[in-house]
Amino acid sequence: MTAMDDGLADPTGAGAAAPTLHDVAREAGVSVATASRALNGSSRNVRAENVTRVREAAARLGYQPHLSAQAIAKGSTRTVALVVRDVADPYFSSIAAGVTQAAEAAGLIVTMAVAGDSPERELQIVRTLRGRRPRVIIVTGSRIDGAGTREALIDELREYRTAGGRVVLISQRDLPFGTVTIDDHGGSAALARALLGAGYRRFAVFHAPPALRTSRDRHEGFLSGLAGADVPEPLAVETGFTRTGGYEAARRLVERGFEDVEAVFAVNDVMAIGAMTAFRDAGVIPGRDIGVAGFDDIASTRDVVPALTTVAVPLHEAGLSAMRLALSDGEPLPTALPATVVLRASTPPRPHHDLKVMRGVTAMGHDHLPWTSRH
Amino acid sequence: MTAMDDGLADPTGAGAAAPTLHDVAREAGVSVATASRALNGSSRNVRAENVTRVREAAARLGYQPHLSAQAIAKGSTRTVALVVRDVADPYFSSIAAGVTQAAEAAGLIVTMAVAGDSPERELQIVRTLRGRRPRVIIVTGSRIDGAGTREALIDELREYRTAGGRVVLISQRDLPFGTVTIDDHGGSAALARALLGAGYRRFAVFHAPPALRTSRDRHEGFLSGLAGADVPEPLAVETGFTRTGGYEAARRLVERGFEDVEAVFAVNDVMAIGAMTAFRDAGVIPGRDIGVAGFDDIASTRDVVPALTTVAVPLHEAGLSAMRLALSDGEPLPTALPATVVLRASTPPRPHHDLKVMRGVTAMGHDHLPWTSRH
DNA sequence: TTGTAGGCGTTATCAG
DNA sequence: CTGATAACGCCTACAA
Repeated sequence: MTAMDDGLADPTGAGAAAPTLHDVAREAGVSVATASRALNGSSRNVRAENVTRVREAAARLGYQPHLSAQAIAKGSTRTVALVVRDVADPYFSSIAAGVTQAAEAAGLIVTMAVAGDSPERELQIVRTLRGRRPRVIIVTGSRIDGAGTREALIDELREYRTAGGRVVLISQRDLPFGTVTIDDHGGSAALARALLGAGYRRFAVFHAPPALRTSRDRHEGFLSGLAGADVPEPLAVETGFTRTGGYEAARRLVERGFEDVEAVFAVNDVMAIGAMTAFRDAGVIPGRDIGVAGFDDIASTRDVVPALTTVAVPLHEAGLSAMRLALSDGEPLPTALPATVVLRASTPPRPHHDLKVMRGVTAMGHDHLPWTSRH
Repeated sequence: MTAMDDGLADPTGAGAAAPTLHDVAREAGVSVATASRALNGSSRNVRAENVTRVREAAARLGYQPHLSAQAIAKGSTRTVALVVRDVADPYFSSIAAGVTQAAEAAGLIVTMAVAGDSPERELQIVRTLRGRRPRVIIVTGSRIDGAGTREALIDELREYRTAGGRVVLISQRDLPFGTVTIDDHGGSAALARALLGAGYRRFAVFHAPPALRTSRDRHEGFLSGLAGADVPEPLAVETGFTRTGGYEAARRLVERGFEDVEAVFAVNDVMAIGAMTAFRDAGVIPGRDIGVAGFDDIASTRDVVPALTTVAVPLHEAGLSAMRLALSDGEPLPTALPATVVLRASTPPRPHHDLKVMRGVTAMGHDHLPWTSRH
């Protein structure tokens, strides 16, 4: 018999097993049932002395209830599963913060999964998540048309719901589930009108591939806001949905020559901010030589120079609404969040144009002019 | 007998229960054991015909294995639990992205929990997390001295580790666990030397309450980098660890008068960026009227004007390292990540001073000068 | 108030 | 290769 066999060494390397309720019960000198009741159940019907005895035993052993076992025994969990495309993107992290806050208030724990750009991975993640039997699954991020996973995703979520789960989608309309949408179309249209009102006439739009629903909605919304005004067709520049995408698009625009463009609308703020930096790098001063506007109103819009004109969407609120929707009884009605135009210094007024649209365009460069989008 | 009783209606509102392995087995006409093997076990030893039969049955029923049940039966999970203070902070979301990437490569799923500013909540979260029996727990964020939860947290993590779990901390030294640290002290010292080299002599430091370890380390590091140089004691301004904190500190500094300050070191980038905006709002131009430097090198540093001088820390890499540490066998050695000074336009050289320190300070305003911190 | 026993969905062991 | 059956850790009637 060697030293390895005497029980002191731990050949498996796994360490001592975590103490179970049985251990606690034995340590406290009561039955498992009593221990269970004392720790997690309605401790009404257990003698006070035993309660403390059990609590002390649990503390002494460092006992933590095995949540999986509880989940199995009780048939339900207290978790919310959140699927995002990218944690590092302020758009998603703001939503996540809202979801987390609301979940916490409801005594639920949020677990977050990152899908990346791949719809296949998103589908796979939803599948896996389903296995954890969360109370709620929230999926955020634009649907991508033609990815071929749409039906499969719907099936997966539908089955989950049939089994008693709550599904809420953020920023994905047209799917048969509770939905929190952002008024991409209306917000962009309102922005277009506001820019017309500020004297801009000739635009470029930096957009992502139209398969990306959010990008397309914002692009189309912008065009529809221009409709009726006597302006040339905006120049459309397709690029990535990221800061780098915006940077590249701006670089290309400068190379091409931008004499026919007075202002750029980038379909999100990180693109717009990347574009501003690219313009600056090329010696083109945003706000003076060219107007720039974005969408989302992320925190950085106030720290760049000039401050970025954008469309504010209540991201944090979207997270809260999603949880509210998930927890509400009855058929969840789609919630639409308003988008608000915020004119800042990146699109100063151009008074040398005839203003035949809009009135009251005065305090440019100030925050929160009340151009709420319709709807 | 009413319509409510015929089984079509669902009085509980819970919907149909999720199909179990039993259902699949029955549907496929095999035993549960075979079904289990066909779906999740080593399917080597099950007839091909039965495998397809089971697979089809599972698909038909929309079956998803109950992960909690698997966890219980197998005695282990494939998840990594990550604790952060704030998802919306780019510092944490970069780390989270790194952790997620590495975990995914190892076939693990990351669940993220948000602790907020409260150490008590952090402790409570670690407790709850422990109940889920993850393979790994990663805790990020600066320790807060004097919070009183330190010992309790250590106990909790120690017990978790004893039960076979892996613990890794990011950015918290002096705790008896695997640790990935950022060289806060050395990076700040290197920054101080670089600024001296650029001709700056009189500084202010915007820092958070010293109980916040990260803030204190960076502050002290900066002072130690100044040691030996013939410069006045930097003005210390205490404020919040956030953008707003930086904004406020700058506002106060301007109010007080900043004739005796040539450059400000804010202990993180969001503070520095907030400060730049405050300066600008007060008519003080950063980079011209006053130098500004931060710490972390978050993405926005390149988009603000002037671009922000900072100390780059490989946040994404920190996440990767943490997972590597967690998955490695044997005693996990502390990993220290280097911090690199990056001089940009927010601290242009001041050639009118005597340069008695540093050489080679040439290409100011360019990225990635190789001022790696010692250590 | 307490203990006994059965069950939750899955895997693993051990005969067939 | 397959099928009973005993775990896994916990909860909860039911009975004492």
